[in-house]
Amino acid sequence: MDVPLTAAHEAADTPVISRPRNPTLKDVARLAGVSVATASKALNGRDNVHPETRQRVVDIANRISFTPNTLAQSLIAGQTGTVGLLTHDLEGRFSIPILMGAEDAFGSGKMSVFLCDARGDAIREQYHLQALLGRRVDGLIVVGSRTEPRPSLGALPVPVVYAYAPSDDPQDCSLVPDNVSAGRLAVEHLVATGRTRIAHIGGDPGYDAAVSRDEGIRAALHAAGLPLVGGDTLFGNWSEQWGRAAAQRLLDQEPGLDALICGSDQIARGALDTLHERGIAVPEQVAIASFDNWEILVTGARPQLTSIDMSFETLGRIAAERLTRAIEGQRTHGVELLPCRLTVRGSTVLGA
Amino acid sequence: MDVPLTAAHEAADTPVISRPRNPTLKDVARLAGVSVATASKALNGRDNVHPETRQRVVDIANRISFTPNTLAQSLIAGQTGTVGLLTHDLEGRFSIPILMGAEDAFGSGKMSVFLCDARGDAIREQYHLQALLGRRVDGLIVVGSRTEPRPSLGALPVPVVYAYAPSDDPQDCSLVPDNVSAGRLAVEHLVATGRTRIAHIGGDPGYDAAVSRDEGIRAALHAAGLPLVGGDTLFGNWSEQWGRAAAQRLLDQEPGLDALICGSDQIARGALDTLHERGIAVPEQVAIASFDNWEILVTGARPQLTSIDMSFETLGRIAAERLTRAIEGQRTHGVELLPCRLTVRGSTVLGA
DNA sequence: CTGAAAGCGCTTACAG
DNA sequence: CTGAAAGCGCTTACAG
Repeated sequence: MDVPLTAAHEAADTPVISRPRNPTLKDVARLAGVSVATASKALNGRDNVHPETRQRVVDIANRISFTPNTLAQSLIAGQTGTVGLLTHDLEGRFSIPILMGAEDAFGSGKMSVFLCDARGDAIREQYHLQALLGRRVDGLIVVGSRTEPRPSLGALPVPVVYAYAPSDDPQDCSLVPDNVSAGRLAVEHLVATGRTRIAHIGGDPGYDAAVSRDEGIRAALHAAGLPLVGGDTLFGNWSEQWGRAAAQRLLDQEPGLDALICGSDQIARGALDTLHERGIAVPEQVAIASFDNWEILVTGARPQLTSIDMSFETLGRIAAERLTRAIEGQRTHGVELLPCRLTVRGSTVLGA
Repeated sequence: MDVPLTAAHEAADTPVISRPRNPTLKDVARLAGVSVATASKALNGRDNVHPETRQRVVDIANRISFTPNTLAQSLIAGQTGTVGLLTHDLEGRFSIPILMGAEDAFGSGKMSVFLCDARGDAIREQYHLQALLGRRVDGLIVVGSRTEPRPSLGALPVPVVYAYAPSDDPQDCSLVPDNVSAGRLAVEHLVATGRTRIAHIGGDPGYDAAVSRDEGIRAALHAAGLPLVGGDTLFGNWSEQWGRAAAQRLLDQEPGLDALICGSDQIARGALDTLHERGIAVPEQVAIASFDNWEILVTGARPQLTSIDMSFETLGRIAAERLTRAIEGQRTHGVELLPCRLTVRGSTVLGA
């Protein structure tokens, strides 16, 4: 490091220097010798300002680093150019990509997105909601941590888009990844790569995501005229431990299986461990596909895992689009299901 | 799901309903039959308001769901009660816990923290900085993605605390996890649990974190009168792949080692794989300790990994404290090193 | 105890 | 082309 790593010390000897206040338009006007009205017009590119005057004002503004006080502008405009992203995602795994997608959709220079974390807690949600509303955000994106419906925030003075977890009020606008079609996607990929003896290790059956994925898997197998190997889906939880245990049971009962769909990447990591222990080659003997496409888990595996991405960035992008339209007065309502994306890697296709 | 999962449809038939504007203090005053001045005082608990008048105003305000426009209040107060958390953390792994710690320290009811993601990009950082400054945040916490010094944002109209990545200007206030002492911690734990043949698989040597951890490890081994097994630390990158490869090399060369310190949890996961493959019992024959304590990696491992937590929540909490003091005029400067926390699990202590 | 006035920092008709 | 005035929604001395 280039910086001396001294213990921090307070500048006790330094008197408290009153921080210089931000320069105001009045300061600019005074220094440029014009009225604040003219200064405002000059800075905002309005017509009917003499070029020389404008230049003078702009120069002064730059010289004193004038930054217009957005609060005052918002007060007048009745809009703040701000959107709140209220999330319940404790890990940031959903909210950061959703935030990115939303920012990209809003485009720079226009809308700013600010993230607040309510930590799955209704009290905190209410608190942040008030803070955001009091600061007059133009709209809200509410991100849940599960795909089951959550209580609607009700009628609010600004539009709301629910992402990942839909609102329980069909009048609200909700965006949810389509887990059923995600399940279908997994099967179709395995079938397309020649697998016929496919089993499913499910996640926590208390989650809609686990059940919906299973539903899609069964539907696609049925459509392909293939059985679900093992008969019933084994449900458990989302852990590697469960993946290991379930894979052991399955392999004991169904030695002929040639593909495993795992309810999450964590489960797939566990299952992979079991296959390695038994000396079963992946993907040559058994292929593995899973859901979530969680970078850290998927790329560290050997072989890397084929996984179905929930497309959080797209979710964020579309949420921003819906919100923009709603702010403009064009509301959308109902639950919109968003397609997921298959990401092929070595666990299903040799050398991929 | 209880909600009908229809494709979203636009309310094309519904006319664009102009959203009712937020009620203002003027509305409250009018309905209560008082002046806005009195309404303001009544609502803000000021003295010299007749109890009956106050009650009437409060009732009206509640009835029409009056929420004071914070923009106007902030304009007057010159403070917004808002802090910006400007992060470069692409995964949210640092920023979410830091955000939580900061929120906890600020306490509810006072300061709100809004997170913006600059994605490691100086242009975006500048953009968000302007957005935040324009909205007159009272202070900033800037979170980097690496522990090497980063360019200072320079003199800003509000105080800044740099977290995780320190500023290169010693006049700024920076908070960084103490990776040297983290390395020491790992060794001391292993020594305390009876290990004497300790090796280190380092992360990416281009990272200060990798080098500092190594430094602490060497210092502590030296202090304990023990050698670093393998002679030189093997540096590579942060991946599981590297952990597997390095562990293979180490075991070939140093069959007598009884403990492995891995530069990250990912590396540890890889090393663990190699130990399993060779039938080496963990922790009975070889113990493994690592850094980061990344939940998903650490608890999924078998056995679970002893790891050193960078204490992001504490980092956030202290950043908030420093920022609060700075906002009050008591600035702190220099780089402050924050202790990390050992979390013991089964990879070093049987049955832990 | 109550209210008219001034003002926070800005913008926008409206006169000149 | 320029500036005085009114106003966004609120608060705070200051008269009454």
